[in-house]
Amino acid sequence: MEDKKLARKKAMQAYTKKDILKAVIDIIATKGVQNLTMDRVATKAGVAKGTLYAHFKNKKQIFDAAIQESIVPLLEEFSSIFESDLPPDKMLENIVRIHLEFFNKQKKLYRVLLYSRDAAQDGISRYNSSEYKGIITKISVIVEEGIEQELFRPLNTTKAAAMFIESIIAVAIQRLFSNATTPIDDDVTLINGIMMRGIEKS
Amino acid sequence: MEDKKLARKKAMQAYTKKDILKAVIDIIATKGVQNLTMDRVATKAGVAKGTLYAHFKNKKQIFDAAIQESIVPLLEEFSSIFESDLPPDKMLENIVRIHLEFFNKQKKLYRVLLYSRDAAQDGISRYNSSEYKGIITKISVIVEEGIEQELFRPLNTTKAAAMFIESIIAVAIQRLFSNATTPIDDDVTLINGIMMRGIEKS
Amino acid sequence: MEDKKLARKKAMQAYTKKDILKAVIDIIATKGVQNLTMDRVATKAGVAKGTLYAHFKNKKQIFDAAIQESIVPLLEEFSSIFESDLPPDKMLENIVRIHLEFFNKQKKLYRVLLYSRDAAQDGISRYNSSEYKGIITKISVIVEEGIEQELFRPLNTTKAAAMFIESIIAVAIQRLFSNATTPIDDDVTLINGIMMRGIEKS
Amino acid sequence: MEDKKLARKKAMQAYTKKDILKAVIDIIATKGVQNLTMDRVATKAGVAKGTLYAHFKNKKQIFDAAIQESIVPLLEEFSSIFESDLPPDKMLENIVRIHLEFFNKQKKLYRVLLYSRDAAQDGISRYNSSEYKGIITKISVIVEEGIEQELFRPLNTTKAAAMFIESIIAVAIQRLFSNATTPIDDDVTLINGIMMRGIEKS
DNA sequence: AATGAATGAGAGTTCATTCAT
DNA sequence: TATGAATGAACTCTCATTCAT
Repeated sequence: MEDKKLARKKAMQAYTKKDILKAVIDIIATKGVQNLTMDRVATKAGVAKGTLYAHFKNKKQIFDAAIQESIVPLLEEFSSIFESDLPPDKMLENIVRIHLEFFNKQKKLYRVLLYSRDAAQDGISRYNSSEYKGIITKISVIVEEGIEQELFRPLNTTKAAAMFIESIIAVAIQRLFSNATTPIDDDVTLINGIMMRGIEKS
Repeated sequence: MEDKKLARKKAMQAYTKKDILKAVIDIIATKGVQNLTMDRVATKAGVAKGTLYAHFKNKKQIFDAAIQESIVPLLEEFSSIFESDLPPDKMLENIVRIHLEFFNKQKKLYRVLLYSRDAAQDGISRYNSSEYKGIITKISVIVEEGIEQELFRPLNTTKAAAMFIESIIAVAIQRLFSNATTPIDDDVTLINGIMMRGIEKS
Repeated sequence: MEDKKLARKKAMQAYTKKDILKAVIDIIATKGVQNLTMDRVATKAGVAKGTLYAHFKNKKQIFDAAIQESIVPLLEEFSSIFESDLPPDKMLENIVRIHLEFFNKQKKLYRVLLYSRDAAQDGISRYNSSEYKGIITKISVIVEEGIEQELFRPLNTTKAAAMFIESIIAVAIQRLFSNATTPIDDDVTLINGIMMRGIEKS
Repeated sequence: MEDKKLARKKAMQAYTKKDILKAVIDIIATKGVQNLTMDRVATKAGVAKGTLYAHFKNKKQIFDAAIQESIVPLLEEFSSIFESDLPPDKMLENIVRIHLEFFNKQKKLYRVLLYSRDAAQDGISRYNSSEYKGIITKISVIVEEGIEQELFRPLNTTKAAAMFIESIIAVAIQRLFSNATTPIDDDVTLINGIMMRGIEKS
């Protein structure tokens, strides 16, 4: 009996928390980071402003949690690629694809997510976010493997990995600006065409 | 006599203006764009807050002027390359170099300059800054010429140009994080090594 | 139980709101419209500056609400006269009386109310206030009826109505300056004596 | 020689002073009292801001002087009527006429002049301006004479004078709102028609 | 856990006034 | 007298955070 109550309570709480995070994402996507206010979050989430502080310590934590939440799917797909048995070049190709697809879906959120440029909320920035660094590291591992397997030529793997990620974002943003009717595969081919030739052992 | 007076006055005024802009740059570099307040600028510049408004219409204009000011040298070098008679591939190589050198000098400002990430102040962002677009366009013209001269293979020039620029920034930031003792030339070689092979006609 | 709580809460809020409006009226009466600042209002009302904005959107709204609040009684009395069955001349007589009584009570506020002179805050002024125009219109309707009933001679009803209202205010202000020990009825007689003869059919 | 120089200096000075006052009037008429700033005055007058303080102690003095300046013509005409040999009723009729004519010419300035409503600049208001009181007094003297000559019936002359003046302003403002194509004489007739019958001995 | 009124520091901006030249 | 850059107090408004209920 008590357990049931507690469980329901927890479920309720989880609900509210999700509502809040959803509201955050929604506001960022609609109005931009600079218009993310606690007032708006509370209203959109359908709770009182004070309630936000019952669930999160402060604005930064809400923000971080929301970002985290919306990045999880990408991170998971990313992990599954990384843990697969694909050869390095195929891994990279897939990474390009899931990124472009992700950006395509999350269009309006691109500013704010892990890879967001412009998300300058209290010094939050992708360059010192652990996710960013983590992904760079993972990609550099893939590149390293490629080098070991003599698929790629030797080069600074971290920097190459950074170039790789940023190239993807570059194209994603250009897609955004050109209103992106190009099939994703075309751009996957473009990026891979350049980056693969660029790093492959000739 | 009159001229001398006038000249001195103008110099004085220019001094204050420069002081203000210097203060802006300094604050952005030290504390980040989000902590750029008129109060701080005034204090740092050693003038009263009201004085800021004697020289600039509002915060945005101060910000823009400061950015402009520190970008001009890069833009100028960029133009001289663009207007030279170099073949496209050499042009691109030089563009990589001046960018890396620029970032090397302006280290702390990388966030804020033309290519600044994180400058999400009032929608200011490099993606819709005319400078950013202008440079992307110019590089895409270079790429196009390269294609015509059959140095490069045919591809979407705008997206390639964006990849090019972002790759440079990617490396610049990695240099920053790794405290950049690598000679610039090594990184020029790295970037060109990848991008040139990536786009050149095989 | 719940209702009680809610009721108390509402009462509390209404209290603060009233406090604010009272402070506004007080300041206007004491220091004049031009010295009505949010700081002063907050201090006088005994709340924080931010609280003002929790109850009103901006300064204009606070001002309007305060004016409205103190005008309502007059407007209501006015309406009851207008909707009565009195003949036009008696209506006008009563209008004179309630105005003078109103000014007598609100002495210090005369500057700011519906008929306030000097309320030149953000273009607020009685001449384009809808209340002023509304009352002029209603009085002109009364005059028109008087003309139809051949009590008054034909004349421009709007201008006559304006003269009527302003004459009342003129006397009210003279009462104010002379420290008004004259019985109100004397001044009602004075105004009516002039205006009625002035417009009546001879 | 010296005298000549001095004379020219004084003339110059008077020039600047006039320029400043003209600028003030111009700004008030164009932009309204609340937009009268020292900056604007200086710019419009073609002098430096500091110069304003060489000629006037502060803003209030500039304002007062400007008002004074533009009222002088009215005041003079008024005086010439008052000192004429006309019978009281004719005097009043003429006063109505010159007022309406004055308002007609100065349309946009009506807010700010002696009789201005809405001129709430630092407590400046017609009700305690000496001009306003002076005119009320003079008119009340005329009325008193009329009473003595048994043209008018006995009544409170000050209040009657105030009603008289305010009635004129009421009509002037209605003219303004209705875009005043009515001939002035019609409104002179209207006002006199009412006020004269109102006060005359029947 | 939930409320929401209240807080108060701090934002950008304006403008009458001063003062060294 | 004339200048105009500099001042700084005062303005309206925002918003993350607190706290009694």
